[in-house]
Amino acid sequence: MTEPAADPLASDLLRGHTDTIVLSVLQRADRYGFEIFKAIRQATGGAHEIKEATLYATYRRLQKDGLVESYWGGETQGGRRKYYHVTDAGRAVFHRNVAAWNTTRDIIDNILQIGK
Amino acid sequence: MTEPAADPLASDLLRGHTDTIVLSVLQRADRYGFEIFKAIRQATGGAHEIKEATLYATYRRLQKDGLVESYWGGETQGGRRKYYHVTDAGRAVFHRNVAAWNTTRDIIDNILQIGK
DNA sequence: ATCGAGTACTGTGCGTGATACAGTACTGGG
DNA sequence: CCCAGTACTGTATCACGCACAGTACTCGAT
Repeated sequence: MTEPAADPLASDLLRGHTDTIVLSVLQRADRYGFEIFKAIRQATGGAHEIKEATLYATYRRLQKDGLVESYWGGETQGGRRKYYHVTDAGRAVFHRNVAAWNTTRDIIDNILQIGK
Repeated sequence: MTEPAADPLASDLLRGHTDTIVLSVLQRADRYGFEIFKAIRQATGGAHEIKEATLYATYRRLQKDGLVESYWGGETQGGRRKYYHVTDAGRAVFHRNVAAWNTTRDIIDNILQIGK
């Protein structure tokens, strides 16, 4: 790539949303770690990546909290792939987090309008 | 109030937005610290507070970075009041942060839609 | 054949921001 | 007279995201 392109998505703005984002990606189907990484990178139009280190730490945390389960899957190329599957608890947390996000978004939108 | 009411606005969701929120509140007029605190608490409908300690730390950071200036004002009741005033640099950062927020919000909204 | 780039995962250590907790000082109402 | 509210300050802690580093495999180009 030619440019890092003045990343508008600062790390701290992502903070706290990473779990929800990962759970969201896993909602439709099981996916392996690197796939989730690529899916998120693509969803931002390549404008931003959540760093691998961040994501793999997130997977560990989600698993520790029982929100996802993992299993080794058939590797076609490259390294072995560890797949993640959302548990019922994970689904519940996801829905709660989405609700929290909606609330937060509206509140911030509302406050920022004051300064206009 | 009777209830802490299962705070849906977790600290980490606010993370990184505090500076912008404070700058926003200061956009219209100079305000003193505790006033900003109350303004934010009210803007969230009392559902959430950004903690005093967090805000005062934010004021210090903003001042250190030259985004706000402070001066002691006439105290009518309670303790002395330190007023904050946005600098031109602060205004510039505020506008950039609002733009960043809009981008971030849309990206997160977009990703979370995947899991629907 | 071998070298680098891409795929795929793991681990350590650091910086930053939000908070808990604690403390100072003044004022007005019960 | 004391407590609650107003108003500000400081210290220590914790979690998250990231930089950086490393392992291991595969495929295409040289």
